Amino acid sequence: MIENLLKKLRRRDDISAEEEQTVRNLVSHTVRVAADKVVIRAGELLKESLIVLDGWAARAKDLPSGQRQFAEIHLPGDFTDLHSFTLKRLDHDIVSITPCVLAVVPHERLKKVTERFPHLTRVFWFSTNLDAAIHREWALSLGRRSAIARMAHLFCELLLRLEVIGMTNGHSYDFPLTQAELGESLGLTSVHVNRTLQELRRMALIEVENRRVTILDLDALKGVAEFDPTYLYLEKRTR
Amino acid sequence: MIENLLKKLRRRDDISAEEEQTVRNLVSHTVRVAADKVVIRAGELLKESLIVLDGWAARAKDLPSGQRQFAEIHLPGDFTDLHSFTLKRLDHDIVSITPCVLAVVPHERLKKVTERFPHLTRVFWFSTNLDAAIHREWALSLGRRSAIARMAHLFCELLLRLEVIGMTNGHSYDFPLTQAELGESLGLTSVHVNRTLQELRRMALIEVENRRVTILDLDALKGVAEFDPTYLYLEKRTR
DNA sequence: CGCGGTGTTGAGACCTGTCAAGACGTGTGG
DNA sequence: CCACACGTCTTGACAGGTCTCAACACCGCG
Repeated sequence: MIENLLKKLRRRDDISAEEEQTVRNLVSHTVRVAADKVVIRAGELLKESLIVLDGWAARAKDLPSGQRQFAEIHLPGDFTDLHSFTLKRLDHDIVSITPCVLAVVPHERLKKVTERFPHLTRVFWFSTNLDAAIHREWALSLGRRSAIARMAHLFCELLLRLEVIGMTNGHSYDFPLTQAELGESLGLTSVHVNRTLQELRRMALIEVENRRVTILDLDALKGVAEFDPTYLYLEKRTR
Repeated sequence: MIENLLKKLRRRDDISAEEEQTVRNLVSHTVRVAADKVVIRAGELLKESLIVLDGWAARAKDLPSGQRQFAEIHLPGDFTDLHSFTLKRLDHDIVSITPCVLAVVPHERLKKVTERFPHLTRVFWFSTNLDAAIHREWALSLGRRSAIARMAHLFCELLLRLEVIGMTNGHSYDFPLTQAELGESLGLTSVHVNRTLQELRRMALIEVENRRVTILDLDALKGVAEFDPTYLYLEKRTR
């Protein structure tokens, strides 16, 4: 299951056999959580980071007034909170969207990586910088894209990220979010998500049924989204 | 002027004398740029990172349609693109808001830091994670806060960040952004920025004149913004 | 069989954008 | 020293995208 993390890293850089073993040895144990749980609460002092082995999760920020905004959706192979290694506590919750299997990585072991494996350190550092790039792209969406463009953009992003870990079938993939959760990702109400989704269907760009998305016209969807994949840093390069 | 970077780092962790010297030796030279210039263009292959020694800059993302969104505002002491060390190219422009003096840090020297100074590496890693936390908070603003709350939030954020480097005078600070640039930060048009600014003035929360902001009622401003400073990670903690 | 979560639809309100025009102010060249 | 030009700020009228509130349909599951 940690394979997905390795796929993600190897897509961007070379990982030696020794580094791979180091990555595997990071995990102290795994845990399971049900869907719709707060896995990590904002503000808690943390001594370990988590890797999604199976399931979908998200970084969720709450306003006292009750509004909630996702900052990133996590797929298998993602660290949900590698950044907690240096931050020590999070400014957001980690929530499970589906039931999840998570690998637990003690910060003590990450510290050893920074002391002994400079290249692997840079690879992990890159990984948190990739999260930040996704945050920026979402900020651009939230600030400047229309509802329909935002939604189209998210479907494009997820297609590419799921392709990296082999979880797509052509232009189709499982999509477990409710419309309310989609709204929390896109800064929209669930009512407007519903209408926007219908609009994308009416335009024959996507199909959604049974918690599965099929992109019918990827080029057109990218056009609506003004999608440019460079923020996902999908090319391999020595870090 | 690199002092501001050290202030920022020391606010969050202890920096030894040796590390301080290492930080100082990172800088190969300095450059000056005029206001309103693209300092780094998205997509360029980069071999060095920049530190703002003097002036204000921003991370700006553009849409093909011409819309622009800032993802973060950079103050003296900020790395504008420490993340380019691992990303190698940026998904956004770095633009100068005012005339700037910038310190150039070759990536080769940062690589040596990762090989020889694990704690300083973690401090720098933290710094990029702090940028990501700011991106997340901005995403929350853009997704869920009203125009007036967003604006109030930005003024609160800048007050705290400027306090770290000693660039405030009470609750007052120089604020060089035009209303159009403020709109690019907040995901608003300049017209609506103008009206929102008037509303904050009418509520007697802030005063703006001569490119200087004075916060008249910080508690009320924080209330409007639903401001919670924990995302700025202002407490000192060993990383 | 009923229930809670999810999805759908409608009507109306409101926040923010668009377009357009003019005021202000500051630096520059004649 | 004046005139002008340009960027910036301000204002008004109107459009439109998204939200709110409410009701109802659907459906899987206990």
